[in-house]
Amino acid sequence: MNTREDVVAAAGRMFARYGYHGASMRELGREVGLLASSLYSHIGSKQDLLVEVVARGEELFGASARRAPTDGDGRERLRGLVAGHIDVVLDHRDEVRTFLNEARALDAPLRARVVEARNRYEESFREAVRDGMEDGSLPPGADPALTSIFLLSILNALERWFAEPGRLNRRELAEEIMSFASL
Amino acid sequence: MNTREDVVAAAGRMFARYGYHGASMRELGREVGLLASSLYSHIGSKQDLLVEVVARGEELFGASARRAPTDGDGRERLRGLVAGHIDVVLDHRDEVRTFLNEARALDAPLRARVVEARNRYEESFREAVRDGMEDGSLPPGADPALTSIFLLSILNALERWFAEPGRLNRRELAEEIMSFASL
DNA sequence: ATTTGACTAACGAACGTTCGTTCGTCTAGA
DNA sequence: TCTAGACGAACGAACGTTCGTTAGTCAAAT
Repeated sequence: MNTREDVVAAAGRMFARYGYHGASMRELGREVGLLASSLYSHIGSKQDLLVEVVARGEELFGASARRAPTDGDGRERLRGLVAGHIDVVLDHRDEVRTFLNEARALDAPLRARVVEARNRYEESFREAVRDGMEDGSLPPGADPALTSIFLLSILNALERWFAEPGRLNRRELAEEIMSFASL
Repeated sequence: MNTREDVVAAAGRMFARYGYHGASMRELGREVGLLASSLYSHIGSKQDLLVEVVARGEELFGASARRAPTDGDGRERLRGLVAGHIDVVLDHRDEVRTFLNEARALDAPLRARVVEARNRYEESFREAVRDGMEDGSLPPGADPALTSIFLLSILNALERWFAEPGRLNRRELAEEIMSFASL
């Protein structure tokens, strides 16, 4: 009966589905079986809710990058990053959607922090690609930055269409993505 | 001094930047130099504005697909589709953003029409990929549906990061995308 | 006995929208 | 040529509703 956790989770669900501005506190209350006013026993404000959900998305991706293997060649590390990203997106769709699409509803300083976090995360992809090209585990010649953006475009879009269970499982999906990029 | 056109264009800009629910009629009025109430001399409702902007996005992609070459092998037609998509995204960012991200704010029947339009558009990609694999202009073995989704994921994400003028122009960008997908 | 967390009630602000009105502009009839 | 009147376009005010949020109360759990 951890109400606060329920509230934050439900907020993630609603922000993901309706967007920050499209979600109302009254409807959020209904979702967790409370009146809107009662929510304020557990949270500070609607904006705080967004901050928390976005921070969770941020942390999920950060943790995934930290969890990725540091040994192995570049290709193997990239494969780990891709698999980790897939897990985050599919296991935490709401937080991810909110993190990716609703960060613009944050005020400038917090939004800047999100952009920074995204850059740091993307850098881990660039690094793996760069290393893979140098150690020969990945085909050379491509631009690591561009490669990373393309990969992340595919990975972030998964949330919009990939369903489980489906024709592909996660392992196969990761395989398809890697081979699509001929990596 | 075509006010109605100004209003719709400004609406596209605001929906793209703040989202449908995040954009207010008063701010939209300010954008075109009118009071919110005066907007209703030109439009029916806020929802109508969204419908119109989304329809424009829909039409832009549809027209691009229709404009794509019908002769040539699959690979060449796919290249045409990719180049056309890039042009639409970069020349009409606001309508595209609204079309891609704000269609959920439409009520069910209209939203269904958007989904259908997207499917039809995606089908033109699948067809080109399929044909290219059969006529030998594209490497065989991959799934046309998956390939199309991955390509469109990259193409739709362009709006989020690609800047002109930049390190790449559009032709080079199309080239990079095609070669990333080893197509 | 104190605290927690839910409630009811209400707040001011903002929302989309409608209203009556005004002010030019343009056209048709005298 | 002058004028009457219809029209498009914008205004400011107000509508009813919903928004996020706060304050006070009261029951249950510690």
